[in-house]
Amino acid sequence: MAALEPLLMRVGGTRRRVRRGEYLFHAGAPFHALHGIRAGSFKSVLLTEDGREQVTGFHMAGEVLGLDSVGSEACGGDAIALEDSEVVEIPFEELDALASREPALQRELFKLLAGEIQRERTLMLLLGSMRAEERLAAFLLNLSKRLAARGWSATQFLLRMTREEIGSLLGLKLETVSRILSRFQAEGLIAVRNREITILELCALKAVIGRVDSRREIGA
Amino acid sequence: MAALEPLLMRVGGTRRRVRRGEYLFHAGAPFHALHGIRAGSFKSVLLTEDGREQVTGFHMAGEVLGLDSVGSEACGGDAIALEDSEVVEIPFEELDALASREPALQRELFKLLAGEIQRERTLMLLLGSMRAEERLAAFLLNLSKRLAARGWSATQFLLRMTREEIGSLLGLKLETVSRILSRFQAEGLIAVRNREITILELCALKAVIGRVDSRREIGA
DNA sequence: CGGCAGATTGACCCTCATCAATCAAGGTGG
DNA sequence: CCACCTTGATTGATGAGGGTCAATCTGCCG
Repeated sequence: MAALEPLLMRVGGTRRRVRRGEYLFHAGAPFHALHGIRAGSFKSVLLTEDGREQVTGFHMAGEVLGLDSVGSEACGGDAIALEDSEVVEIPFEELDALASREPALQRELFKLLAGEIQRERTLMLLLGSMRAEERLAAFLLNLSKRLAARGWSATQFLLRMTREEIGSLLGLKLETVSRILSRFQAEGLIAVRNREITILELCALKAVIGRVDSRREIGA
Repeated sequence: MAALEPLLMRVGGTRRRVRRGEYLFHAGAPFHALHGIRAGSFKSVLLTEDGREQVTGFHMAGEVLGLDSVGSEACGGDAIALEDSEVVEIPFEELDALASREPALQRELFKLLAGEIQRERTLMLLLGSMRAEERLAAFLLNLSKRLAARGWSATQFLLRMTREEIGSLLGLKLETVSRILSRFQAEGLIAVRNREITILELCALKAVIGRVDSRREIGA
């Protein structure tokens, strides 16, 4: 989520290329740097002792990865490239030291962390209180907004992740994701062709969040 | 979650009493302080523009409230006392300034924030991938662990919140919470009497997390 | 061309939400 | 002190939403 702010760039050092499917870092690896995404996209994955695995977020160019590990010794989860990507490593030691001398940077770091908390909180709310349809709508709208904020089209874009990964993030099975995308298409809200999404009725899509049931309403 | 660390106490100033049902702070109110809980307990509540409401956490003596608002202008949610309680206000302005001069404090603040992210992440995993039974088990075990960490009994305690509030946190309806507590009792895992919980079979309760189905297994 | 990962769609069934009745506990006022 | 009311909890009946299993389809890459 968090944007790659100018202040952070001051510290930003070495670049690194990561190819589709490769790990940027592993859970448990020593934490030593934040990563600003210059190009491409990633997923964050968490896995529990009992073998459960869950996607905790998707991240695109302009966002910062690794915030959840600040203050820890080790990385809290895996980060995996969804396509060929490039990042800048921002050594946390440096950043930490610089932040001590530079209140503005310190405040910015707090803001980034708070943003991360905010992001997870939104997801909690989604997982705790929304139905499948609403989750998908919220997901698409969120993607749309973030892409637009980086200068891309808000209404037409490519999903960099599989239906299964989307499902994992949203607490749904891949079949459910697929079905609901089809339903949205049948309702004329979006057009789906493989991973290409076109939002046709933005307002109607927003209205999905909160509606009780799509089919037995007044209509038809 | 986060413990009330010694360093924070240096800054801690004025005390404040909050009675059961009263707000410690409101969503949207200007954020100016963290709150260390000295006695009692609270719930954090979030409500969305479309009127949804969700409990995002329960907090007990020794934990810090308001971390999610660090770096923001305004409080991100409501905090409401579950019983008569007492807190110490830790003015964030002071804390922030002091952190600049004191690397150890800065690092501690980062740790607290990271802990908050960790806490929410655990909840995300729970909401995204666990069934109702597992959620309840995880909830009880989490409470047990936190109480034990503060010197209370790990096996016998009082729930300070209603079934509905538990359900809200776990993404379940209050009836489901009630039913599953009854089921746990019938299975001999716990004893329930109103809000008093006694954990009878800790290992078995842990084993609930991960088991596929309780009733149509081999047995009977 | 074949093989494979990912996506779609259908049929069935389980978990949990919903609606509703009953019960227990606690507080209040007479 | 007891009757009354309110709030919270328990339990049952029923059904919908979404999970599971499985077949088929599509696009892509070797």
